[in-house]
Amino acid sequence: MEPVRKQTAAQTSSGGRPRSPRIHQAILKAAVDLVLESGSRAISMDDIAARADVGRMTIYRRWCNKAAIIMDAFVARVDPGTLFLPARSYTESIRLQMRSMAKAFRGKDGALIRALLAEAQFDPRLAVELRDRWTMPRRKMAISYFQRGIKDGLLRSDADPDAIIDILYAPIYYRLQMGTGPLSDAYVDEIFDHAMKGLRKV
Amino acid sequence: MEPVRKQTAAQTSSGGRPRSPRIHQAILKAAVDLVLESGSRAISMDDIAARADVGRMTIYRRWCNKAAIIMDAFVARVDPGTLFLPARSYTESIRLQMRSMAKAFRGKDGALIRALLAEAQFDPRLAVELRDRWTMPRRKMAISYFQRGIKDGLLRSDADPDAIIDILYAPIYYRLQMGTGPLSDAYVDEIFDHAMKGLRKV
DNA sequence: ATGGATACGATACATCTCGTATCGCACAAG
DNA sequence: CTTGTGCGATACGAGATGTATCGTATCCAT
Repeated sequence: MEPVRKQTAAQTSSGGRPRSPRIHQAILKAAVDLVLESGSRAISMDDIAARADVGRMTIYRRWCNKAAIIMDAFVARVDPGTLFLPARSYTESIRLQMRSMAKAFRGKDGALIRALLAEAQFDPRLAVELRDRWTMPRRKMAISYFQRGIKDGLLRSDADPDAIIDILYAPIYYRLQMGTGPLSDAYVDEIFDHAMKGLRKV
Repeated sequence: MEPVRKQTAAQTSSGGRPRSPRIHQAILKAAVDLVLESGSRAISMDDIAARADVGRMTIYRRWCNKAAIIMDAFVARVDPGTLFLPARSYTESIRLQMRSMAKAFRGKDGALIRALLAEAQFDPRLAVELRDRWTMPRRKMAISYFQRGIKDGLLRSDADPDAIIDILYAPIYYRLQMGTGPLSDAYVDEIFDHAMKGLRKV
């Protein structure tokens, strides 16, 4: 299986003209702008090349398809910093993290992740990339955070961190894709509160 | 905005040769078979026409694109019967319904709904169709079921039926698309139990 | 039965997109 | 200055899309 992102030949071997980082950024910016304007399906490699004022071959030298460009652009946007910031309490920190993700999904990141998720359903290589570069890093951080909460007696001891993640975060993805309602803070709070308290009447 | 499914001209006006229902079914079957074999992106209208042993124009006369065919085929597959079957208890009936959906998603329906969900991210008309013909009918049934549970004091009175749906069912869609693990009955039970009991230690 | 209207299969066609190849020039390292 | 690669431009073939058209088939109304 060939890689989605192509090797920088000039960096691996010795001589030759190096690839321009300026062009790299121009392509990523052009791709993001066009996706937000017209949607990822409506645009072609030609469109991106024209907007970036770059030859089409220059793009194909670096990425194998549209989705790979969007993936790189998306990952470059996300803050690689801490996932859970300190708050009033352990659980409040979770709520704030959920709100922060919902806020990102309401903006440009939402349009990009929607395109990537959809495209990943058709392209197994992209699906792997999305898992490795977006989904799993965040799940790993969340798992360790939830494990601490279980250990400290703040979350139920019989809860599986993976299930906790899915219950809390899957609704955000669901609403992003289905559009059954706004991805508001009020919605996030509703999901968070009900998931914490439980749905069954005690 | 033009319709995704095209009007049966022979049925609206008077005379003329009627469209063959046999051909209709042949096209739907060919589309489903090919999607399951190769994936919806890999196949073309030509492929479907060839498999159904039908002229390409005959397909375009009825549907405007691939996704519209898959949509009709998918909706024709789903049982329009009752959503929640009686079980040992009110809440057990919810669990069984979740399991039944997960089972469907493990099979052919899973591949079809994945393709439709992905395609709907690019085609607003298809997104509306998917909402109207799949998502909303089931949400409406679930809402009325959950409202009864709230009224009967089996579910928390402060819970919003929409939020309940998302907490219980979004994880199933999430795992279907992300592939973070198997869509097993054990997983469904885990989501169901934790969502019912709540995540916070009491 | 007969004529009108439409479905159907087949074919052709223009258009678009993709991915590759190639040419000439630009640019950095040795 | 030579070598090796990046870069823009152009051409090319393959494949898909959506439309158009032709001759035949089939149903309905008269």
